[in-house]
Amino acid sequence: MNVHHLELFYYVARHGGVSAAARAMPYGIQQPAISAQILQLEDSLGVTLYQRRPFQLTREGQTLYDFAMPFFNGLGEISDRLRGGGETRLRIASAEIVQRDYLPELLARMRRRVKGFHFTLTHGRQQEIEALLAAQEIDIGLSTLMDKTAANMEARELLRLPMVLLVPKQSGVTQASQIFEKDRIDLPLVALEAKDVLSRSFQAALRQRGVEWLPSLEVGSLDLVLRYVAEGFGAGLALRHPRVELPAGVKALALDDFPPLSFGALWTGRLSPLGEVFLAEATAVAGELASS
DNA sequence: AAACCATTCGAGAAGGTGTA
DNA sequence: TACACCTTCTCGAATGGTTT
Repeated sequence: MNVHHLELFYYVARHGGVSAAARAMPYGIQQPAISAQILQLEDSLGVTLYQRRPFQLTREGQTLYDFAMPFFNGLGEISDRLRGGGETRLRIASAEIVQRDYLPELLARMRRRVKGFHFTLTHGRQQEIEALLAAQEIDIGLSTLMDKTAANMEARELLRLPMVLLVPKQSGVTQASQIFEKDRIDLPLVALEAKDVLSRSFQAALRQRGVEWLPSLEVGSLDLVLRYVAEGFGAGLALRHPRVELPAGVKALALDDFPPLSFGALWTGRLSPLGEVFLAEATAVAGELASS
């Protein structure tokens, strides 16, 4: 086994096949050569590394991939650092609400602070972000911190946002408790999908109160929750955001004693200097949001 | 049936290494 | 330094299996 074998295997495993790997290789190598090298590698190890058609890593292949992947994933970063320019590229993943309400300002601040700042941005929930961090495919994640984090995960809470119920102003409801006190709630609930952490936290809090109120309308974003409430389709589960103005016909009812949603940064190992700057700016933006 | 994919083979080129 | 040898590559062609 040599490093070249490993590199080819890494690309094959990452892209799910020899042909796909040949197309994705950063230098010119043809598919027959990759195929032959992988066979040599398997021959030298005396094990099969992946099943062909459909592609699937064997247990041994997964072990080897887990070993090789952090090294090859980190090559881009180390070459940037060795070139002396300092790293200016950060790989970020974040939850939808963070992307909407928080990231634009944070990224603008990063651009002002770090000359030549570049970033990649992917979307994901907490569990997905933790998986991306474990695979070293991102440098830092911004998400809710409601689920238990993995043992090797670093987390810093940045912000807590209270849940609110959005209702049409003319609905006559002035307090959320008026809704929950009823034996049977006939007001339709507009919420994110059931597996979303906001919906899960809300439903858990309802259960504690012995209240059953399942969503009639599941929508894909908090913007849509607001939209459907504004159109009079029911009450919407949302988060109080200090800087987001509600439309004229909608008001927010406080959900006293419901747990706020905790948001924060996730990373593994030691943050790079650029990651530290990003975390510091994220903390600053969160602080300003919380006090506004 | 057609398209696609993995593998194999042969010819030839390029580059590294060892030796006279 | 020149040469032989080895390794690894590309390219083209073919085969056989799988998927659409």
